[in-house]
Amino acid sequence: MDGQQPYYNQTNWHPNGQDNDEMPYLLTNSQTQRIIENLVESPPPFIEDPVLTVDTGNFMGHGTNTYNEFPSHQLPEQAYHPNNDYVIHEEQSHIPVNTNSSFMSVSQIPAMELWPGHLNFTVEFSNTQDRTKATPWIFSTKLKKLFVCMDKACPISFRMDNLPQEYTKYWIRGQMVFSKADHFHDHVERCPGHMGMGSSLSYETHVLRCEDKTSSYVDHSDKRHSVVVPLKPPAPGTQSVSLCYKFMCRSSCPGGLNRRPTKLVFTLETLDQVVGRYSCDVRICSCPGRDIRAEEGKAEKNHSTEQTSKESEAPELIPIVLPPIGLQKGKMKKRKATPAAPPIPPPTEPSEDQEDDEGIYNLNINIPGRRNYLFIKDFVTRFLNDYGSLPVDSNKHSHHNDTLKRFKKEQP
Amino acid sequence: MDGQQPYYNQTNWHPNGQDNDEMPYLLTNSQTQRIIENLVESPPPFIEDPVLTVDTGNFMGHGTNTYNEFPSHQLPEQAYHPNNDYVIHEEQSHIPVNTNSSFMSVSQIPAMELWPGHLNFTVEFSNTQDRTKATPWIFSTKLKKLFVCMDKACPISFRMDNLPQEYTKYWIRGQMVFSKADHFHDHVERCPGHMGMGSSLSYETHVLRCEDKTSSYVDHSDKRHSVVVPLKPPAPGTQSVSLCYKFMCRSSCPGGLNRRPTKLVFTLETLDQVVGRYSCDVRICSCPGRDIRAEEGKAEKNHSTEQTSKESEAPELIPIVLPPIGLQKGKMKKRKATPAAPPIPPPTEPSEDQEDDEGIYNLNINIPGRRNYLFIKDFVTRFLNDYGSLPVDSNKHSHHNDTLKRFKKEQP
DNA sequence: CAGGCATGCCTG
DNA sequence: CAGGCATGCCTG
Ligand SMILES: [Zn+2]
Ligand SMILES: [Zn+2]
Repeated sequence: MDGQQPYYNQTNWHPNGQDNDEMPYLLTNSQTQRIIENLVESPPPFIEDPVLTVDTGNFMGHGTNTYNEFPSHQLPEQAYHPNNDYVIHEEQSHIPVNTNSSFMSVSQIPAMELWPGHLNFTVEFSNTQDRTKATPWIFSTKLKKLFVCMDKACPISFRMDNLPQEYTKYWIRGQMVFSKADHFHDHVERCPGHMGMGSSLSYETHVLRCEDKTSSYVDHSDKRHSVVVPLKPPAPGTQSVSLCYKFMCRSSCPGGLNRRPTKLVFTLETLDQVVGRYSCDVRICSCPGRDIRAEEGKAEKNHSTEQTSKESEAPELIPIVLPPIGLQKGKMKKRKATPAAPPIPPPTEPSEDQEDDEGIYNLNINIPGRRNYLFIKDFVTRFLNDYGSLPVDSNKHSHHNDTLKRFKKEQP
Repeated sequence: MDGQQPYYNQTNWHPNGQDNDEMPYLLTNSQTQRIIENLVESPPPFIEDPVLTVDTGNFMGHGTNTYNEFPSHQLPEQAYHPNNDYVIHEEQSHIPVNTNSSFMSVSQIPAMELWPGHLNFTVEFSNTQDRTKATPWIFSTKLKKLFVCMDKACPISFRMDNLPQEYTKYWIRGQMVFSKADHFHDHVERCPGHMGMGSSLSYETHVLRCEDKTSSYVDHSDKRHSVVVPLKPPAPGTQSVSLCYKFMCRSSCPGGLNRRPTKLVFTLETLDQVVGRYSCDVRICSCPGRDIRAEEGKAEKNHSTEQTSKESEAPELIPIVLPPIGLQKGKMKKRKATPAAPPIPPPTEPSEDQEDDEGIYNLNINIPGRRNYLFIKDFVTRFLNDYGSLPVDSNKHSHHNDTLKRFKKEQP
């Protein structure tokens, strides 16, 4: 894994604490306990969003109503700042990333868990795409990840087992979210290069577009961007609705997504609540065919060394945002390469220390009791699996092992 | 040379005629003759710019005076549109390149030839830079090319053998120009990502900056961007003045330079004329050390197969812009790979047909008479050497052979 | 800072 | 469209 180029270090986020004094965080026992308590307060499986403040009035963007985003699990305020140590670099050679700083402190993190709900809301991508290098889009079931060219129509099917009578009271919201905790709070918007190309559409800043004429764009200044399409009756004899979406920036766009991995989140919503949710990873690139092959190939390689992480992708797991809890003086030691590391023991093996991919946190947890230890361990594993610093090529099936591998160190 | 990725096809310029019907140009005999006539009208060696309309009033940018750029050799109007077949792609996935279209039809091409003039104006880069991969800047004497990081100060010495008494009446203008004919008419400006980062400097759009406090920026809406610094008395005992310059975009910046090679042009000017000129290639990149090694290495390889093109870099050669002169119906055939081509015969070898690097032109010249043939051939060679489709890695010493290699085809 | 990946895009 | 370069930037 040495020498590879992960995602988004070229942002205004402070990459690894080398330019100033902020240091890796340490969890104290009581802080760890707080996290556990929060976790216990919202246990799996499906958690109905505790605060359903979703749009009770107007879902058509650009209105004046206040509009609340997807509610999030109510983690402590801190939880919304997983990376408080960011620093705005003034180095002008870096195109600044859309950090939406004005909103950062109030924005909530949209929920991303898969949740079909009572209408059994599911999303499907056609499997028939060829895997040529530059196929316009292709979906990896294995990775649960969409690979798509910028600005190419990508048909997506939405299925509901028990389609409600009143279609008009339902709509589908599409939204993109950065999938790593450090960037949850950044809104996904187009890069400066692709914006302001003059077309002055009202939704010019939106990465995700729906080709459907009835779609409308939500982007009140303090809100995440999303596209909303009123539900239509499905084609006769079917229970699904198909819509074409487009992505108007690449994952690599400098100053925009900036190589930061993203998720695509669809929610089925009605006037007063979210009734179903789907999410998957998206990569918007120039060669979906090449890249899916590469990522699946790497995933397979990782996969062959582990078998036990299946649970970590169960839909009933809730997303957790780990708050930063302390500062430690001293530079973080660089991760040593573990070249050609042999099969890593499953997560039940204790005494792994863990260091995140970007080198910001140094989690050094002292846990009293083996049960506690195992619980925390599972928590951390799941957290990292959902939001951790996983390499672009990782997939749900291989995350676990990979995660452990990446965190090997420093535990006595 | 197959598979390599040259410069700037991802522009709004139409790359190779595949999306619409414009076709490669053919020179007719009479058209060829016109070129020759033009060439003869402005014979080498040093040509004082025939129309010296340079700033007779105010060199401080942002004034209201009309300000004429560097004069150019007076080629036919057409000559200023070497690539009339451009098409603005509306495909939004391509960040539009600054084509300065409003100005394109009136802009003149700045002269770029080396011309010390009677004051023996020369420019020097320190040789002491280390060649580490990311050295902030380094100059290749061999390639006559500056490799420099974005936004790093690069000290440049200007030397005049007979420094005039009245410094205040002289100034040094720095300017960047695209070095390939297809892009002469584009002004070199910053990319959208690097512009509008809020600093709202009046010279925010300028790629080339001079750190000297007395510098001023010229960018009247219809003019090329340049930095002007009043000449100062040289340090006692010396005859040179040192100034620090910075480059605020990379050569690779999407929507900006966009991988198009550029030249850096300095002119010593006085109130009513240009009295000296220097130019070299510039590459603004992230790893000057790596890239200089790569380019010199490749140059050396090419160099080893030819010896006769030395003349083509003599300073007394004037730059020539070849106008597009006709359309031919039918798709251009793709160049066949000439893998591991053995040493190419020197340019005196006749019967080479030539096809340009970007596949736009098909020069198919029928020339009556061997002398004419040789003359044209030399002309073409020199032209290509100065402005032709040479690969990034080519250098003055290796252009010739490389050029011929790249044009091998289609001649019966 | 050197090695080397990531990823757009050029070539045939 | 596949091969493969070019080039920013991540890693140790
Ligand atoms: Zn973009
Ligand atoms: Zn730029």
